[in-house]
Amino acid sequence: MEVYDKLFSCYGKRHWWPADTPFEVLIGAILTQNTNWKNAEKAIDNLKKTKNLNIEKIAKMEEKELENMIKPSGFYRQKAERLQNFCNFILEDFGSVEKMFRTNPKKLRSILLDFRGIGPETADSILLYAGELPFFVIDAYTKRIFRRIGYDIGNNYEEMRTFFENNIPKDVELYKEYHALIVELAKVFCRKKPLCGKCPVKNNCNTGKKNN
DNA sequence: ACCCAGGTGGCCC
DNA sequence: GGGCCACATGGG
Repeated sequence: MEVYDKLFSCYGKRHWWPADTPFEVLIGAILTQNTNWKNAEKAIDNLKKTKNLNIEKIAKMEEKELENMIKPSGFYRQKAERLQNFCNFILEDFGSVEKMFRTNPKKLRSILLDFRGIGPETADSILLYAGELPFFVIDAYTKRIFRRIGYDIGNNYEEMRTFFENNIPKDVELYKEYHALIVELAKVFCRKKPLCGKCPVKNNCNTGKKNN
């Protein structure tokens, strides 16, 4: 929480995951995988402009058409296929996104993880930002930053997630904000924006080397 | 001409 | 369990 307080006083509320609906979060979560959010956003805008940002539309449209719309997000072939499979899966097994989130959270998490194209980070992003469920999202930045500060947060995803969930209050809004602040801090480092004096990490810029 | 981005899955040892 | 690799576009 000490780190959170510093980050919050530095960067304030992040207004993260801009999306009009939970469904838009699900789509964005897959489109932004290993992709700059700007590019994922272009793909979402294409879907919006053509009135295709809708679970039935995406489930039923021609795969090639979907591929073309989401091209800016990269990995567009596998993402198109996974998006369509996921939409069909939700419709068939739950009926709607809303009904899907009525499933027991832990059960739902394991269902999401079993799905091809949804790994731990995407699953938790969906659960947290679309489902309003308290699962802490871990990404590469979280790992790098907290190791650098000197925390032993664990080695694999599950260890790191439970580290955070055991050490901060179980609160959805806090989880959302904390993850967003971590990403903001990482951007400050990697993109050489001015560093806030209260920042918890004061070393030199990490210019993008992985596994730090 | 690189390097990276709000990862994941497959294959190898 | 980790260490590589493919997947693909757009920005710096």
